[in-house]
Parts: sequence; C-alpha cells; structure tokens
Amino acid sequence: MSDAARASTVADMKEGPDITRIGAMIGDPARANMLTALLAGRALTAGELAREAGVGAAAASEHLRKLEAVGLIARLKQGRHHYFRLAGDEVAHMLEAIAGLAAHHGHLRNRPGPRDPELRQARVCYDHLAGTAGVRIYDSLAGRGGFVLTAERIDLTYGGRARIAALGIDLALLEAKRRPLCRTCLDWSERRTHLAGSLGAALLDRIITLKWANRAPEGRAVLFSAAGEQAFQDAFPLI
Amino acid sequence: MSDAARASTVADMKEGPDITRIGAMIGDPARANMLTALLAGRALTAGELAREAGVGAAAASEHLRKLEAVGLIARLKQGRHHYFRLAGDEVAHMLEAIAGLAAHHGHLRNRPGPRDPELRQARVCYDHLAGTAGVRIYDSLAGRGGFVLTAERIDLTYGGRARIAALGIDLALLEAKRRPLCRTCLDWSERRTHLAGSLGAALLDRIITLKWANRAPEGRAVLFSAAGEQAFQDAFPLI
DNA sequence: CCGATGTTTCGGCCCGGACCGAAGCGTCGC
DNA sequence: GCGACGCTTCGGTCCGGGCCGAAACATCGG
Repeated sequence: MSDAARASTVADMKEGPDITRIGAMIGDPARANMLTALLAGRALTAGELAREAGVGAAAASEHLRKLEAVGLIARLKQGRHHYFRLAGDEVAHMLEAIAGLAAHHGHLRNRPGPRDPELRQARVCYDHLAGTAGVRIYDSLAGRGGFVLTAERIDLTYGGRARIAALGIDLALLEAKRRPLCRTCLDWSERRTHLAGSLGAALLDRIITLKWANRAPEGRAVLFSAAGEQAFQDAFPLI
Repeated sequence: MSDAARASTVADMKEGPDITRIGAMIGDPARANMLTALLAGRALTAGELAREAGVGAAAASEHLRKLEAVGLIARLKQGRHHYFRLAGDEVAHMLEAIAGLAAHHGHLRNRPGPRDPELRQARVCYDHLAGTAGVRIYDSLAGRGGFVLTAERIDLTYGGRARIAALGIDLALLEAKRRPLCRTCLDWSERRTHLAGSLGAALLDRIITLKWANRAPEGRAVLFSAAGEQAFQDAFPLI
C-alpha cells in the first residue's frame, strides 16, 4: 500500500471518541497500579502512590500529571502534599468493567494477595460496597420489588424507599444532589450487578457509621464484625 | 527508598484482576482503530482490519494475535480468510464505557468524520441500536412501565412483553438462549442508557427486516427511511 | 500442479516513553 | 530565617515494542 493511500484511509476512519489515550494510561503498569489503589475511594498523596506503583518520586509525578491531563484523576493541593483521587464514579465504573473482563479471562495478578477472599466478600468500589455483600444489597432490594426503571434513571418504589428510610438514610437529602440516586455497577468478582450512585455511597457510609463493618486501614477490604454481619443480613434478606 | 523496600511494597499491592494487559491493547492506535471498527458488530478480515488501522498486513497480523491472546477478539478461519469479531458484548460494553469517558472529556478524534451526525442519530453498538434512536426505545419501554428489576436481571413486565410481541418478536425463542434478555448499555453520544442484550439485538434485527432502516454499507451508521422513521416513532412513543 | 491471493513469521530498524539522579520550587516546623 | 520535607522539572540513558519488507505457509481457482 502506498503511503498516500494509507494516509487517506486512516483519515476516513476517524469517527467517534478517541479511546487510545485512556487505554494508554491504563496500559502502563505503574499507572494501572495507581488507578487500582485509587479505586479504594481514598485520596492518596503523590508519595503514597509512588510506593503503590513501585516507582520513584520523579516517575510518579510524571504519571500523575498525565493521568490528570487525560481527566482520569483529580488533584487537590493541601500544604506540601498533593492529594489525588479518581475523577468520578464513571472512571471507577470503567476500571471495574476492564477488571471484570480481565478476571473473566483469567488475568489475575501474579500473586492474589493475602486479602483476596476478603475482597470478594466485601470491598469498596470507589465509594460504595462491592463483592458478595454489595450484590446482596442489590438482590434484596430488587427481589422484593424495590426498584422501578423509569425513562431517566433507576428509581425506588415506595416499598424500596421505606426500607432505605428504615435504615436511617435521608432520601430527600440524597435526591437534592445532582448525582443520580441509583446506578448499577458490574461486580468483577461476582459477575453480577450491585448498587452504585449516591444511594450506594450512602449505604456504605451508613454501614460504617452503624459499626456493622470497618474499612481495612489500607486497601479496599471492608471487614464485617460478627454482630454487624448478622444485622446486615437481617436488613437485606434474600427473597 | 531502598530497592528491597520498594519490591516488597509492590508485591503486597498485588490484589484483584490485572487491568494492565487490556489497557495496553487499547492504548495502541492501530489496535484501538481495529476494536472501534469491530464495534460495528460485523466480522472483518485481517486485511480489512489492516486498512482500518492504517498499517501493513504484517503489523496487523501481530496486533490481531495479541488481541486474540488477551481475549478481546475471536478468530474464525474461513478458507484463506481469517475473520475477526469482538469476543462478546462485554467487550463492547467496556469499549463504550471508555468511549463515554473520552467523549465526556472532549477527546474526540481529530476529524469527526462525515458521518458523525448520523452516528449520533442511530448506530450499531455491537449488535443492538445506539444513539438517539436506541435511547428512544429504552425510554419508551421504561417510561410506560415496561421493565421490572429482578434480583438476577432486568425483565419485561406483561405490558412490555405485549409491546415487544406486537412487533413480531418471539420472546420465548430469545429466552431459551443463555444470553440475558435485557441489559443496559451507556450511550457515549447521548450519555443515557439504551437497551442491549438479546432483546436489543432482536429489535435491531427486526427494524432492519421491516425495512424501517438500513445499515450503511460500512461503518456503524444505521439510516432510517422517512416512512421507517415514522413507523419507528409510532412503535416507540415517548411518555 | 501452478500461479494468485490472503495471512503469518522472521529479521532488523527505530522511536516513544519510562525511568532515575540531581537540581529547582514551594511549604511546614522550629 | 533556615533546614527538612514533598513534589516537580530537567537531562540523559535505555529498552520495549511497533513498523516494514521479504520470505514462508495456506488456500483457492483453474
């Protein structure tokens, strides 16, 4: 093929969004480690992310600059620290979608890590609960007709609203925000959907506040106490 | 940081699926072009994909081998041709999720292409309809209480089933398959959900069969005729 | 059986970019 | 103010991997 013919073919093909830049960000091991660490929802400093990624401070700084430029992470300067977080739950959703494919095809990390079973049980997915526990919330609400699909979004039925209110969550407060109340998110470990959106975030918050569970000091794991586990299962019965 | 300290930190961090390989696949322009082309749902030969990507046959062959190894595409040998398609609708879903982020952040391709408005109106998303028309189907069904969320999946209400059946689609046939009947997919141009799954595929199929619309000879565009457009809007009224 | 066509494999070139150490800024505590 | 600390910028090295042309392999038509 001549260069001229190739160039025109390439030019003709350009339609739709450019997924290459985002892919290139995730394609580098150091950056992928950083993004995975940020999936825990906590804001981390450049130094912490450098350690997570296994690179020096200079390399980490460069990576973070690129991730920010592409819009995957946001920076918050506080004193001499620079804190970074994912740019939004849509970024988290995309990362989980990729993780789901990777897990499906058996591309697990070389060393699953000591907390892997705990992660499958309950973990943080950006700002809401994922894993077996996360899916249980969704199943419990959906199985009892708690959701209704409207044109604009997923909504709660009156029955669903009552069950959420019984947990001490102020739905009116959540609905005042711009963020959608309910979203679904595909779980890479369960291969099922769980509840995201502002309600998902509020539920995780409530579970922590009620001391049903605690977040591990670092990482994504959420650890239920025995009593908390029982209370959780009572609050979200299956069928 | 000492090398030993860094190494142990990296080892500890390995948990969850490895998203790096998939990211690296999408991060290369030639492969991203191939995947975008395959989002049209058609199976394409190695030569066709080489032209889409703007590379020679040798480079294309190497790219396709890698994409297949990672599980993003599947190969079908037919005579001296090798046909490739996306490995499943989950791959399409992930690509659309990335495309949504890219479009959101303004990372459109250098040249939007002559068919861009048509793409926003109606296009193929792997095997179902996306764009304004795709969202309209979802809105019409959801706005009239056609969907119900169950624990396992999204399902049709009796009212929704009747409307689908009226279009001449055999729901029993679709439900006999393993593939879920209804799935949602986020539209990058509309930033709204549309209907995927086997029902989404059947609806696109039906729209083509009824000659309401035709697929463009190449690319993802779906072109409605004037009469077809009218029939489509009558079949899927809003509110 | 032979040439034409489509695809893969091999060898080699070359460029982008990931990395580090050192130096330069900005911020905090004393 | 003056070091200590955290982060970024700069300069330079180095390697992975993307690309091509040529050759090998497979398949089709005759």
